[in-house]
Amino acid sequence: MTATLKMIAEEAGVSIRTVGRSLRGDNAVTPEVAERVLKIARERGYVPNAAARSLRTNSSSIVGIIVRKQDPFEVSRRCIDCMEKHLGKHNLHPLLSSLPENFEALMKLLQEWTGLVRTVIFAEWDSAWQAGKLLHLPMQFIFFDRIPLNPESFNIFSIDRSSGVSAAVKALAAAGCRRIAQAGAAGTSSRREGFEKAVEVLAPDIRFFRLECAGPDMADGYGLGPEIIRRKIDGVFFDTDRMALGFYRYASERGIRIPEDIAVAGFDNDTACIYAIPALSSVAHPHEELVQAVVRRILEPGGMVVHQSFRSCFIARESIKRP
Amino acid sequence: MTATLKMIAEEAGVSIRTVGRSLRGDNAVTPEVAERVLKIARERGYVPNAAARSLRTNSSSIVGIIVRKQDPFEVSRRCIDCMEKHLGKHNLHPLLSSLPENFEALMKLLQEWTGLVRTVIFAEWDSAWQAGKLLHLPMQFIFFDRIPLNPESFNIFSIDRSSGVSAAVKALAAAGCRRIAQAGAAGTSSRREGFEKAVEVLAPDIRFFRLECAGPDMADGYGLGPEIIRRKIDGVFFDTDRMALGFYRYASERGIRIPEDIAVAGFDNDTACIYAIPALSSVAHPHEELVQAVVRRILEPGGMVVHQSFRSCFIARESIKRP
DNA sequence: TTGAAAGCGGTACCAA
DNA sequence: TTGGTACCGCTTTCAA
Repeated sequence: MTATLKMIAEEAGVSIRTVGRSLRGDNAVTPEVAERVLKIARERGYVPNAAARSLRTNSSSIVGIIVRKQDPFEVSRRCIDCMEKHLGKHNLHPLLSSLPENFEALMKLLQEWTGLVRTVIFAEWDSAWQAGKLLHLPMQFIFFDRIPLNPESFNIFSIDRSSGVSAAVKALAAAGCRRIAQAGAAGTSSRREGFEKAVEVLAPDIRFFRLECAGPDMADGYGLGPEIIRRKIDGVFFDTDRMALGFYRYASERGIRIPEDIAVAGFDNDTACIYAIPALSSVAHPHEELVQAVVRRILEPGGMVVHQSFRSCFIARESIKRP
Repeated sequence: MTATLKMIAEEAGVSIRTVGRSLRGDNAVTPEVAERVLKIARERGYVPNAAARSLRTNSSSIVGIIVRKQDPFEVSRRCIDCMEKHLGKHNLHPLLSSLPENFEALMKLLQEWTGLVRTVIFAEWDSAWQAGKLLHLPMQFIFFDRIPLNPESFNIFSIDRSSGVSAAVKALAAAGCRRIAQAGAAGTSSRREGFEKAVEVLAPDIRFFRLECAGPDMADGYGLGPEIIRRKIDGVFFDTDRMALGFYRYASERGIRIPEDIAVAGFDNDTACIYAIPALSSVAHPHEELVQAVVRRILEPGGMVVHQSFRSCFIARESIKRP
């Protein structure tokens, strides 16, 4: 039988109120009484019921995080780790869940959280959904590197991928590449934007290519191998590290040397970048800054809606020759 | 202002009880009344308060999972993904947190969860701690691949690492290796046990070695390179994939061919195993079976304490020649 | 078919 | 310094 304030009060022969005061060390209690109460509480193994407290105080220390379903990307998991670390510093507890199949299921999930969760962070979102319907739910919402249909109503913290991609392409050029390609699935527009931004400012004797494939995986990078060779590309930026590592395998099979024959850069800065031979240059996400800003916003939810963007950062490794 | 049953009852001019009945589709309500109530509830965006329900019904759909602090192991994160997937099937929501520094902090954390969380899964644990003190907390406890001091009081689901290691070593022998080593940090006894089990049954003309290093990381595997060469090892099992990939780098630098000169196997079946060239053979954890058993136990907590163990499984890839 | 009311376990106001 | 008590929102029993 779990101990409650009432049980302790009865056993100690005092009121509930006095028990409460004693437990929180309020000094408006006679020391002997407080001591007796504390002793009983300890013996009975009293722990306060968080549900009851949440109900009464209308507050909570739990932060829900919505992530991608069975997320295959290492980078997202690292990001969640980072989030947990920073929330923990402020005694906030993350409640993870994956984004449900449809909007109705999401609403059902959020209803399950009503009264338990103070903030919900969307680290995944379906851009077709009507986020406006969230607004009557009694919790704070934050979009984490995702943008809903009606952004003016929500706090949004996002990653500027373009800046890192731009830096990567410039590094390829600086390393002497003269036929540079960007390779990725159609629709990843922020990377494309960074690529084009770099193209504008680079020397006019460099030729640029855009290579498209079906997905973001190792097999897709591998599959682009023949086209990269055919077009005599000497520097290639892949939209994901996994694609880049897929190309590594192709290069290895054909005796193509990296970076001597072709310089390579990826995106996400997966752990595998360092394992790879040669170590893969990549663009890192600004997780720390992003998460810190989010946690600040959770602790101080008042005022206007906040929109903030954070720059990604290129990390040069062996896969690009030093200029 | 968040809608409550009371508000809806007042607006509809009926009692709280009737509102409750209407909302859950109880047919003991006059259709017109039910319709009026539902309309108001929809307009007001009513959602039930989970904290209040938990308090009243003394039940919850939230399962806490304690994981390693800033876990560097990909395999643990995959395991958590798997857990979330299976919990979700039964409308249970995982609440993740990392294992606090000390036992007092853990107790504080669990107190924060009292009344909100029905089960706590320890996917990380400090074996020196007195788990017995958990027993008076009003929740179910499950140890996930961890063993507390007083195992007789707790549900324990664990991984039999020994079987997979044994299979790996036998595969090395079958591929023609005659000087086989196990490499790892001191104290990883379950892997050692599997190694020794294989040694017992293998041909007497095979020589076995045990190589020790400081940690489980890439650098440790790399650092063992010289000793592996000096001892003329032709088949090596590393306690982690990361160590194996560290050795890959050493081999690449020295022109040592894998698997022609030395066959290699790892443990954990990280994603990097497939990226690696040649693809790294490894031992996979029995996540699915383990997690399914845990979820069954959460749904049916009654009866005696359960202890179950699940066999790990060796996956042969390019890093070991086919016999 | 409907409603009044008693809790679940804390918190906090007000009065003694 | 202490106690009585209302209340957070929901569930459920019992009576009307």
